Amino acid sequence: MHQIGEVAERVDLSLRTVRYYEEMGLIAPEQRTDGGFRLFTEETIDRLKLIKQMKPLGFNLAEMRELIDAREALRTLETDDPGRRRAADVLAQYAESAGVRCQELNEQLATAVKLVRQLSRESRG
Amino acid sequence: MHQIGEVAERVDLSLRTVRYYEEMGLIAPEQRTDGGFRLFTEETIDRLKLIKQMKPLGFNLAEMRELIDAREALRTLETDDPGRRRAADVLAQYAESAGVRCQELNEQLATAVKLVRQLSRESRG
DNA sequence: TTGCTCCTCACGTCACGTGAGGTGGC
DNA sequence: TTGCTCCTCACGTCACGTGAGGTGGC
Repeated sequence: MHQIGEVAERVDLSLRTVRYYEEMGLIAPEQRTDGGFRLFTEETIDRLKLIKQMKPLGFNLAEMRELIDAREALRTLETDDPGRRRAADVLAQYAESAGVRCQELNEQLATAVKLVRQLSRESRG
Repeated sequence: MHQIGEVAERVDLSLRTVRYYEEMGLIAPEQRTDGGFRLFTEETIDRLKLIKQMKPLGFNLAEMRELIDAREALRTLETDDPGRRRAADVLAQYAESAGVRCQELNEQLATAVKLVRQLSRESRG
């Protein structure tokens, strides 16, 4: 069980961001100390890493939550649970959408690289 | 001379965004009609394209303005103007900083691509 | 007991989105 | 004259940043 400071440092996010993600329902502390300190499990770290890695793709936090929930459902629900099917569909949709965004971002990056080279040339006269 | 709607459509930005960039000093209409309609030159289009292409690199609008101003100064000031030297330095700084951000974004994108493939696999069981 | 870590408000910020109500131009 | 385009407020939103004032835990 990890306090918020340790969690934030390990995933390189601010305390505020971790609390905000909790407020938005993306993560939740497993429990609290008597004094009210949040205690997170290793799974929270995994979630936060996922969120951080997906961030450049431009999903909002509600979408992130849906994605994470679907993944979680797929991992925890029994094979015969009908919810698994829906979770798999949702996850597949997000994977596809994310793939498209990867391509778009890749193109934008290529454009930016060219532009930056141009600016560099201009600065040298 | 182009009205805001034409400008916005050509660079694929909202009217609000174009007006906001004007408010922040990134662009300015060459003149207004008697009725108050903004009239922009082709140069505004160039600036907006530059801003849009740099956006994925995460500079804020104040930085964008400084970059654009430096580029403009380099283009318009005479060779013997001492301001040219400073403008060239500023532009070089931004070009370098932008280059670093391109690399970082490239790495983040590679990580995201792997993650998306993983999610896609998970969704197919 | 002393720091360092954490807590909850709650207001601020950045880059816009979104009407509300009104006027301009082919 | 009729649409379509534009105008200026001005409040709303998203994802946090940043104190203010107070308490917890080794």
